Amino acid sequence: MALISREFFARHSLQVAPDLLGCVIEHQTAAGLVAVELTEVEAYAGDRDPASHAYRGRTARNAVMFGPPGHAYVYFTYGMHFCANLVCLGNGSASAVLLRAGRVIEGEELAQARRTGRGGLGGRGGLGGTVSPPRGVWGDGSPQEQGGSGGDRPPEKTPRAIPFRDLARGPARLCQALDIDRSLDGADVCVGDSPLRVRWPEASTTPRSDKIVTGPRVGVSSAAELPWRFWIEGEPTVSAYRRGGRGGLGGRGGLGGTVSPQAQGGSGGDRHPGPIQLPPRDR
DNA sequence: TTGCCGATCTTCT
DNA sequence: GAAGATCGGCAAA
Repeated sequence: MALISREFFARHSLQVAPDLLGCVIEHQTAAGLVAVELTEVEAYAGDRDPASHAYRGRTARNAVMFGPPGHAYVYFTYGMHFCANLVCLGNGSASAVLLRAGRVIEGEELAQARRTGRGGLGGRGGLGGTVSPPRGVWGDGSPQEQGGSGGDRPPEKTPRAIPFRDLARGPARLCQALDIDRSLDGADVCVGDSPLRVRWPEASTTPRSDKIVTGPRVGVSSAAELPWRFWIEGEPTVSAYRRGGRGGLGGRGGLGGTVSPQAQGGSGGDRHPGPIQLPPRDR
């Protein structure tokens, strides 16, 4: 197992992002190991990128992004999901790569159990018919635990098996399959004794850059035109494209409507990106 | 298959 | 008080 070096991450996220495709992120827990080959990532350019959490400066939440490269920045979003980034460049640049999707290559059963709420290891409870919240969301005093019959979960339906391609298809699903939460915020992914680490694929030490395509980032309303999302062409595990912003796209969140990644117009579907161009700094 | 919508809570203005 | 780097269920086409 060849871990990726910190030098690899000590570059701009736009350089790291396509190189990460095909690499493997793995999380070792008491329950076992789950490994995911990355098939889709997004680059965020720190305080120069309006879509980045770091754009408005350092906060307690995003502090890890301003730290050294090769560490995980894990955040909690939409009240129920975790998303994971890998910090790049360092020197306070807050450059990072969001892990959007991957293919489970090891620990498929464990990933399946986590995704269907059958983690059974102190993990997430199932919530019949709706989203399984991450660990801790219902930990204490949440409405779900207060109401009804003394803190019982709602009755569970028999969980349906998650299709293989959907196990880690999407940033929150990927985190759920890998059991990544805020406890891993700041974890060093470049050292072997870390529970969370990133390694080169077994077969080859070079990513499949010839199959990499780019397109606009998902769900962002700022700088949405930048083709800073990278995915492996033809990969079924790549998450569906959702436009960012709220205007005119239905309900809250404004993210209704999915389009297959390859079906995007505009700058989507381009081959490997051209020169790195950061948006002008206008603050 | 596509699109709408609600769930849920942290973060920031 | 509003917004958000999301997701899954459901209805309509």
